[in-house]
Amino acid sequence: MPELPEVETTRKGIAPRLLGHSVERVVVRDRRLRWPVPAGLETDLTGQRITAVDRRGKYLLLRTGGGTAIVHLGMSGCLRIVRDHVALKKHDHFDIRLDTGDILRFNDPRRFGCLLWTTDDPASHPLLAGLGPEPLSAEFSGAFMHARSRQRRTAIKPHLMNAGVVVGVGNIYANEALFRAGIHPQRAAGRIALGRMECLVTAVKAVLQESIHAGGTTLKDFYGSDGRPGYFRYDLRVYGRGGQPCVRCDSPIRQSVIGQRSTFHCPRCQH
DNA sequence: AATCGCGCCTGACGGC
DNA sequence: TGCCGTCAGGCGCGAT
Repeated sequence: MPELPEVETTRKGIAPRLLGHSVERVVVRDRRLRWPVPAGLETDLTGQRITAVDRRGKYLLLRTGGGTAIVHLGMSGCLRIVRDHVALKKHDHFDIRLDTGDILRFNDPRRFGCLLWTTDDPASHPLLAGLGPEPLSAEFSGAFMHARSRQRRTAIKPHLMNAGVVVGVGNIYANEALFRAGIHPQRAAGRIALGRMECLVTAVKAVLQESIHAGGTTLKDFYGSDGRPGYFRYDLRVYGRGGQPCVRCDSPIRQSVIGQRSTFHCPRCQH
């Protein structure tokens, strides 16, 4: 599933094949994504030259002279560069074909992803306007998180996963970062001191950084002839380890549900 | 204003 | 074997 590191890996993988090239044809086979693919998108995008491939949170932005395509991979989405001869698979919902013959092909079984078009500055698009800072930017600091958490009684875990606070921290990373920081996922966000918040921010950055590094193996698949999806692997310390011994203290990892999301923590290491 | 919970959707998996 | 229920999860949105 695409977490921020995989979206970033996707961006890095597709950017060199798209940059500076023009869209020759757009084929949408199923418009029923998270939001319907706009009716005029094919017309809007065709003929445009791609000037930048950016990422904002988990959104990918294909910028052109005439507007920007906004792509989200949802939970099960995947973008790959293919050529003509590559047979269509189930759930291949759209193709963006370039004048080089490369085809950017989107596959998404659950259709939680999206493909939208805007002629305005995408930063002011309703989906992007309210987003918090990038987790790997300097703006995302302990002081920032501390300030953003005062008076908040929400549990720190959903707070950390709130894209309005900081983007790109999904369920897996929230669990892992909280474990590394020794913070109980249920702790009220407003009751975490600055020092511990700094520790948490450091942990978030470390986990994401390590994941992006590991995601480099995923990059290979964009150029692989077999087109294998390639699964993102990461050394998870608590996620999915309910009942198993804590890597630090051997206590059984506890599994619970916070904000409708499965949560894992060590009752002895996290407070 | 903050917070909660729903719903979108398919595939994997377990139980019978 | 096959059917069915359950779970997973990003994230906007409506309700409280």
